Amino acid sequence: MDTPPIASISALIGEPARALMLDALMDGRARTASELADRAGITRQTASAHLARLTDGGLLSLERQGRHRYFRLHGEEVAEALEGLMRLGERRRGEVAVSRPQSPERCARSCYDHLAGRLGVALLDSLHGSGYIETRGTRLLLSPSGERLFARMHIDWRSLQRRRRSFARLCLDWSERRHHLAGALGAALLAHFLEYRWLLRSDDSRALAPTDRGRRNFRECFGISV
Amino acid sequence: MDTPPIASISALIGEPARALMLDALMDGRARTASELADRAGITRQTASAHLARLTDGGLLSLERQGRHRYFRLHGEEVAEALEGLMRLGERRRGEVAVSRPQSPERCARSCYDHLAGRLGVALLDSLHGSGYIETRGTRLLLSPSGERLFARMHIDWRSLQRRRRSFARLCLDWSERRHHLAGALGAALLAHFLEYRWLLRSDDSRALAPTDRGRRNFRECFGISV
DNA sequence: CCGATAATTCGATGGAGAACGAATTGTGGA
DNA sequence: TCCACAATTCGTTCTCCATCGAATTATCGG
Repeated sequence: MDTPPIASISALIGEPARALMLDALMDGRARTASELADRAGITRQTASAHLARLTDGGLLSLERQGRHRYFRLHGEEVAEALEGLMRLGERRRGEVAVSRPQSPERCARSCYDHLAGRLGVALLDSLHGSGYIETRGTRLLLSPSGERLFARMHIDWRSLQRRRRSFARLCLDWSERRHHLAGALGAALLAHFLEYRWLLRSDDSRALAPTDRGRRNFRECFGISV
Repeated sequence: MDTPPIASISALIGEPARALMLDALMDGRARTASELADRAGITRQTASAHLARLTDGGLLSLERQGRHRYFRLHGEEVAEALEGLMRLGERRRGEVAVSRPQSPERCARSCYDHLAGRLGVALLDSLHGSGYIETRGTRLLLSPSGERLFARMHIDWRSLQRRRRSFARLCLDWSERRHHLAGALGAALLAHFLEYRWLLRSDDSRALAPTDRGRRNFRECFGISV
């Protein structure tokens, strides 16, 4: 009886130290082997073996930069699969004990390279409600007013549409169990929020903290009170 | 360093025998412990231990019926998480070798309790293209013509809408990498296709074989040539 | 109540792999 | 050229758990 693909992949994720490293990479940023070793609470030589296996298994991609080796999740699909597992974990926790409804990660966090959490869900709702974005078939499209909105935000939506990556997709949120915006457009929006300091990253978690400017702008532009 | 939830869940899935049993349950049907043991190629006592762990971990639900114990996937979310892992496995295979593009599972299969594969994707496209179904926000809605269509098919869409379960959702197909129709409406459609013998289940795989009547009806009703 | 079958528990065995110390390779800066 | 630091390789130890045989419990049909 041969081992099915989901088994070998799950076995990779199913080791606590490796899971901690993957979790640390869920924000889409690249991290060095040493940093990931510290995150997982193991020595560097052990981490090295784990990272080799994860890379070999297609879950991580590797970028060499001088004497550093930067690891990141290998594509959106990896992040999506991990999200699916997180939903299961969250559900299980919800059955057993009272979940902490107000953690900073639930409020706003990065999911791979786009915005998730209550803010991410509210943003997609707002884009829909204001008619900036429409769903045609299974794809998301910009309306003319949406095109103007993104042009005002200096987001070059035309070039995003030309990419091979899907322009705008729905991603299911593990904490909210509703969709938020993913794809190239979702990534561009998060990049914008970070660049213009609407949101600040945290070094040690995926949580995103809104600044005062962010609060003001989210309310004015999208009618969202953070 | 405590083990994160995704690690314990993935460790459950990551054991070859358990993965084979989960895979056997991916069609949404319930199976006995003995049958799952045979599927996985292990003895019954070993399978019993595995099934206990899977149930304990919230991946399977158990239904006692006489001296049989029927196991099934515990909810849609489990099937979705497994699909996410399958997408990763499929991607990896695609990188390495030529995939077999014409397997019966790719043509049509059950995904938990709804229709997937090329036929599932084509069906959703057709429903959209003919204006039977519309996407409003992140939800799928029936148009008036869609309501008439389902009434003709003796599918009681009103009662489906009253359920707690989401009425109609998009589910990402691991082989086609596009969406098909899930949720209560997707389940009702598959049930209809099976009841009226448009499709036949296979006992040992998730593949669904179209009958002659099915081929004719899919062409006439939805313009799909199987 | 009795045999037959489903499924479980228990105990023993074996193998896979996670962990670390020590030594080695590779890269950048002074 | 030499040192500092990132990262890996190697060898060893040790823990976990999948597996099966044997015995046990549970349920059905008579």
